[in-house]
Amino acid sequence: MADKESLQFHMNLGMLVNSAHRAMTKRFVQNAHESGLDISLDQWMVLGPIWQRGDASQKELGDMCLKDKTSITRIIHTLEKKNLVVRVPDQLDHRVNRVILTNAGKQLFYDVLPVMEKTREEVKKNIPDEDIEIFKNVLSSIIHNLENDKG
Amino acid sequence: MADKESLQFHMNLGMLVNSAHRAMTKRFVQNAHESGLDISLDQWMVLGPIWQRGDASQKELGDMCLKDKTSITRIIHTLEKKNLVVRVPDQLDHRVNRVILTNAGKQLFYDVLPVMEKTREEVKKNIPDEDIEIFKNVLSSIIHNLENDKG
DNA sequence: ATTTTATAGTTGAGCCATCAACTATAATAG
DNA sequence: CTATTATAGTTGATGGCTCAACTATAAAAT
Repeated sequence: MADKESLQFHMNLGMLVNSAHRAMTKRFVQNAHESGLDISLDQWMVLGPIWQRGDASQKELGDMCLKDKTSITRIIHTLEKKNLVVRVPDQLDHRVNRVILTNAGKQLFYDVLPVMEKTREEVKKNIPDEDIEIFKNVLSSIIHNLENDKG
Repeated sequence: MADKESLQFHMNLGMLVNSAHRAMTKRFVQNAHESGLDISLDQWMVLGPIWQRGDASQKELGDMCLKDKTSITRIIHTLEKKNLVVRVPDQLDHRVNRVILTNAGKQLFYDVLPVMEKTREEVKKNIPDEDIEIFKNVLSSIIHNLENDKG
């Protein structure tokens, strides 16, 4: 609509990406909250891989979620405070923590699944699949263009 | 390339958007740093509209940068600490601050312009213009889809 | 004119990202 | 075997976002 065009008119790429990302995050948290669930998007993103694998080291979680080890340390910390997760020192390699879900963590994971699905649908509403494909390709290209972090 | 495809394969939309945004932000700051300039992307985003208008209220800055008034308060605060900007109470409406650039602020603005331009080029490298257009349309649609914040 | 409501901005708390410095352990080189 | 180097994780500092609660002022309602 006119709204979207005027929006786009005075916004550069970065601002658009930023706004879209913030809107998506916000909507997820809102939807979770409406379902009586208290979890951030980042916390949820970490739960997934743990659930999938049964356990995961913090390093593995960082790789899968594309997060810094510092961020993982702190997210795991708050997940642990919420009793959703526990850290178990690895018996073979004493440097690593294996992170596993508590029962509450598993329950929350299952409860959040439909919230995630609902949010995805809201995000993609009325956007043709072909456009979504191009959209993802452009995102991948941008990431690829900026890949070598040291310039 | 195979890289991009495998990347895309195991990343959902949100993660892609998040990664792209972080990569863009990081590259901007790196490029600025390489030019001897110490500024964050958000600080820069606020400087632009002030420069454009000569001055701006914090409310106006928030609207133009799509930022919460809270964020603006704090960004202006750090810009003020860096002597790039000053707050001047509005004479007519005592609720508002007019924010204006110092000479250092203007200088920094001019110095950062080419850095921004370089970053934009790096981001868009090898991406067809038509795809960028679709990309922006999809972003606008997503923002539009999630617009009514209260669900 | 007084009360009510709306607006501009601030502050505190909680969460996350990035950078740099650090500890502890493992792997590798000599 | 010992010295070096690499890896996993932690901590502190700084910057930003969001929510909620708050102050001060302006505008509207009565």
